[in-house]
Amino acid sequence: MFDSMSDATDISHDQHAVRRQKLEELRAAGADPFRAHVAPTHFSAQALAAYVEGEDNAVTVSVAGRIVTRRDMGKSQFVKILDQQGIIQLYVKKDVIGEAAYPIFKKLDLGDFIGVTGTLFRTRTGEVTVRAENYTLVAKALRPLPEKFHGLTDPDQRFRQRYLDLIVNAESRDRLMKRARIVSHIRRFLEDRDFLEVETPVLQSVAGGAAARPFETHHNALDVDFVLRISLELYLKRMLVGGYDRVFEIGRNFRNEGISRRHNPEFTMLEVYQAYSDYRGMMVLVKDLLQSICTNILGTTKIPHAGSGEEIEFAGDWHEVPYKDLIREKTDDAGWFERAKEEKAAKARELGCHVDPQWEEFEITNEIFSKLIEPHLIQPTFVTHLPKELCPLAKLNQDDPTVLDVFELIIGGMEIAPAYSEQNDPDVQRAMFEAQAGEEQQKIDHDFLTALEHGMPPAGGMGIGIDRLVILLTGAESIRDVILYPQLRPEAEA
RNA sequence: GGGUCGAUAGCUCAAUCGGUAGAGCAGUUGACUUUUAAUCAAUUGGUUCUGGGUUCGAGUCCCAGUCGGCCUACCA
Repeated sequence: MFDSMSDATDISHDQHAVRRQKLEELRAAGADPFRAHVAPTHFSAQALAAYVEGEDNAVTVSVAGRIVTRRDMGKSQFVKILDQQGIIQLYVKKDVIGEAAYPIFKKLDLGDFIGVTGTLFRTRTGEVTVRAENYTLVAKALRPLPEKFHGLTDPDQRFRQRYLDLIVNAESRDRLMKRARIVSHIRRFLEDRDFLEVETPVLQSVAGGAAARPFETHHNALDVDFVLRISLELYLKRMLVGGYDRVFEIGRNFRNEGISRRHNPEFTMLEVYQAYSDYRGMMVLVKDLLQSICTNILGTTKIPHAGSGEEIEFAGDWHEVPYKDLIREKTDDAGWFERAKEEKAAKARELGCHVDPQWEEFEITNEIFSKLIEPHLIQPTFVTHLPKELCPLAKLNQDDPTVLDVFELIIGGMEIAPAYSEQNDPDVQRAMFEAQAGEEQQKIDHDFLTALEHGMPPAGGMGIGIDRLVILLTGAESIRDVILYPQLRPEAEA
């Protein structure tokens, strides 16, 4: 009976429909917002920097971006637009922009992209602002933005629609941009030291260099199965054989394992190899690299660590301590490495570790390291000379052949960078592979062993998990916060 | 894989013991020519994740499923 009150064509509640209608009205008026062209002269931050203090309207700029807030006061309004460098405010006045253009401007929506030319001035409340002389709508947004104050908080939606997260959550925008800058800086740093960036295969017949479960795939034309690489190591070492003395790769690795706060199925590794260096040379390199990132990208060498409340100090010299010393100290047993397996297991349980009866002795010891020691190494610490069972690609120490010439750099309780004096004796390497492979001898990369037989110069090698490094340096809580599109289960059909 | 918590308007969140699903922002209409989460007036908008069940009555209780968070397991 109230039919006259409710118009069946009322779409005011449907923001998508309202925006589509506005788009059609624009087209009917002869304007295609998706074909317009503007030529911005400044990014937002550059425009703000171009303002000359005390000289309002002296500098003209053109800026472009997405409208993210609007305060409409009738015949004038303030809007803010977002671009790669941040946000800049525009002041749009009817009597400046024109009687004809102003009503159309008022119909723009949050989310639309516009280009604006105008002069810079400082508002009564002190914000440098563009006084718009003209504007162009360059792309219409047909869907509304998330809420302006609380942003987008649903983690599911933040990851699936990362672009929305980047638009409304400045923290995400900054963190992921910082990641890009860190990666870029690593390249520059290494290139300045004569390292060559190379690209090695992702599709491999044998997944070597680590002991993780690979993804499997198939090449149709060749009719062969491939695996996706789980590390970069073996192909980069082939480059040393080939005469490239300093090489690195920043690339994606793939491991078909569980997903957690610290694990994504695809993740980015840096691996660096330097001929005629060794693990001690890598210590200097990784310390210089991280300190350079701190100074040049983060602007500080002090990083807060959420887990411990401590402040991590990257400047100065870093702690260095042998693995065995840490174990002896934690177990309060100078003779730990001479103890029988049963004694080790009993002591480990006493310290609160879970001990699997199947474990080898080194696994019991390493459980103590990874559960009781590593999490408490907050300040940068080189843990050196790990037991020989832990890495089959490194050289044994000459004085103590039960340990390796390697280090593991621990910061904030996380493994940040392992480095080795690389094994280049083909016979020792083959023996290590055969021992490790056990029943699965087909997983040995014989082509790599052949390469070593051609001679590989002695070298230091080092790897950094870029995702975990960025977690550490940005104070992120999860690997999902530092990867643009972390892996999620596909959404169910609606 | 196991445990646990969660999913309500475009977004952020309420909803008492099982009893008429609400608010802010966004949207729509109107006022306002230096605002800062602008303000003021009016107003639209719901498959309460999906499917079953219990009940006179389910956002709320039960079962199953989907997706996600956290913990855990796997993980050089």
